[in-house]
Amino acid sequence: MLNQNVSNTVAALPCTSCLRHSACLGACVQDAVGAEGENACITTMTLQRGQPLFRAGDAVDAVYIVQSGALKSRRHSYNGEEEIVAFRLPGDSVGLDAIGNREHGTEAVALCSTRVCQVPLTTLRREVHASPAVASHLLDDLGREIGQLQEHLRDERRTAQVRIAAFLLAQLQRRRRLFGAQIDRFTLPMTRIDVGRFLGLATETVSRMFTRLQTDGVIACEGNSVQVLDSTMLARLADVAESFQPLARVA
Amino acid sequence: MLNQNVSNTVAALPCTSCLRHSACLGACVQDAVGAEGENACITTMTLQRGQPLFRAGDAVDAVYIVQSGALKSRRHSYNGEEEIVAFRLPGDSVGLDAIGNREHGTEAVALCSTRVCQVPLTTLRREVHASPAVASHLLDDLGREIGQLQEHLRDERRTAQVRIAAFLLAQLQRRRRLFGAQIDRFTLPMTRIDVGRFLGLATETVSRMFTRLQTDGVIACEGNSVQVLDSTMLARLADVAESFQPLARVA
DNA sequence: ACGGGGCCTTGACCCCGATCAAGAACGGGG
DNA sequence: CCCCGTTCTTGATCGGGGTCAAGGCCCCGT
Repeated sequence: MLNQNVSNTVAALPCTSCLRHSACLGACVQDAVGAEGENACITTMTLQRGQPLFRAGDAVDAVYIVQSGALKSRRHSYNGEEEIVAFRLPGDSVGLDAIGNREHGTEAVALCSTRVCQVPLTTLRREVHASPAVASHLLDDLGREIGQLQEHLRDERRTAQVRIAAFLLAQLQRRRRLFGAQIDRFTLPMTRIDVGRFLGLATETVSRMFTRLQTDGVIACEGNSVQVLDSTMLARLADVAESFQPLARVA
Repeated sequence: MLNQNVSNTVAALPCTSCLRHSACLGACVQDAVGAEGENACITTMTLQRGQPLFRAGDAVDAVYIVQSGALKSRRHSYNGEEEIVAFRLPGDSVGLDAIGNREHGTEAVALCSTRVCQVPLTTLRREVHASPAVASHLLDDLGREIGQLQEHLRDERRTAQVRIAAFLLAQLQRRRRLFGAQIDRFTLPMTRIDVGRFLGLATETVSRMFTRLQTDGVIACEGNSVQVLDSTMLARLADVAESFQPLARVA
């Protein structure tokens, strides 16, 4: 039961040496501030599994970018259950959804050992005016956030199997974008419980769908390690909808 | 079957005389551009019921603000069904969800005779740099958009009755903010079909929930005109969840 | 090695809401 | 005025997935 609010601030590597430099809002801000040899505005922090980056109700004073690891953005539903709004993987911005608010409405929690870069909001605000590149990058990230939510909303109306398939496919594609073209094996940083709370499914249903995909030979998994055996089939299950051949394929 | 793409451009009233001046992104931009006596940058348009403001795939070249009437922002789900992402009422921005993209991912269609103000994107982009007020207002609107989507996502996991109750309550509160404190009667600009496609429910279910709320004495309605008889009860139904006493109240 | 607490899986049951079907009410156009 | 398409309502049926229950697994701390 990790619950400490502490987070270790460590020396930041210069943004220019970061692998994700070109797609990172923070690096963009850093460039705008000016190359003073090192990171004038960006702090790096490491979180342990279960450790919050910020909590609901905290003042909004910074935006974060995931460098490695993973987080979940969550809130509490009316009946007190955890409800996961998004998973944040390397390159993602965290905390943007609170822009325009004074307090965070969601909280971000590390799913595993995770390193994030922190960009102070004052700096971001200032550079939005000073630099068209920063403004454009910020709008892009906000647009992506909105797009993700709309996509998520669309998912909510599909069957459990389709949702799981789409989820796994998205994870796969994400890894490919991050690590290379033809990865077919990856580790899910989140539990089945988390997946359920993200997709709006009971844990048992998530589990059942995983087993079904395995018996159908679409994936193989061992714990949180997933291998996609038949990505074509996975894509078909995720997209076509209305292809409810539960287990038996039509002969 | 209205399907014309034409929209009538009419002379704009000066923003300063608009009732929603203070809360309007467009007015904010107009103020920043400078009071040249009239609206240098803002165009007003009137749409008829069924007429699109823009279509999915259209180039993103402006943001709109609803002056009167109502629209729906929609997209197509994978199986081709209409899926409603948001309803836009007076004061709402339309098209912001495409910021950061080159093409609209959703399309906006008028639900009734509707007047909107158009703010060209080039102007908006320029003023974001020039004016802190505009930048701040834009971020606020984007934050609101994100907040709405997150809220919508939360709704999707509740029972039909709760969703309908929450929807009606939101509509009521919205009218009160627009028109005055103690309104209890309003007209829904959208059909039951639209409500269903917004909430992810079958039309029949929407209809049944409306009847249930009526027989329970929570609302009275006649066509699209809704009167809230017991707003306390409505709020209770919308919030508390887990209060599934389908029809029979516990004695 | 042992105990305990998460996490995962599988089975059985049942309820909410989708779907199918049919009719009523409404509204606009000829 | 009637006709016809759309919307709304109500009933009947069925199945996807939530819920409850039980057991196995894994990891961690002692």
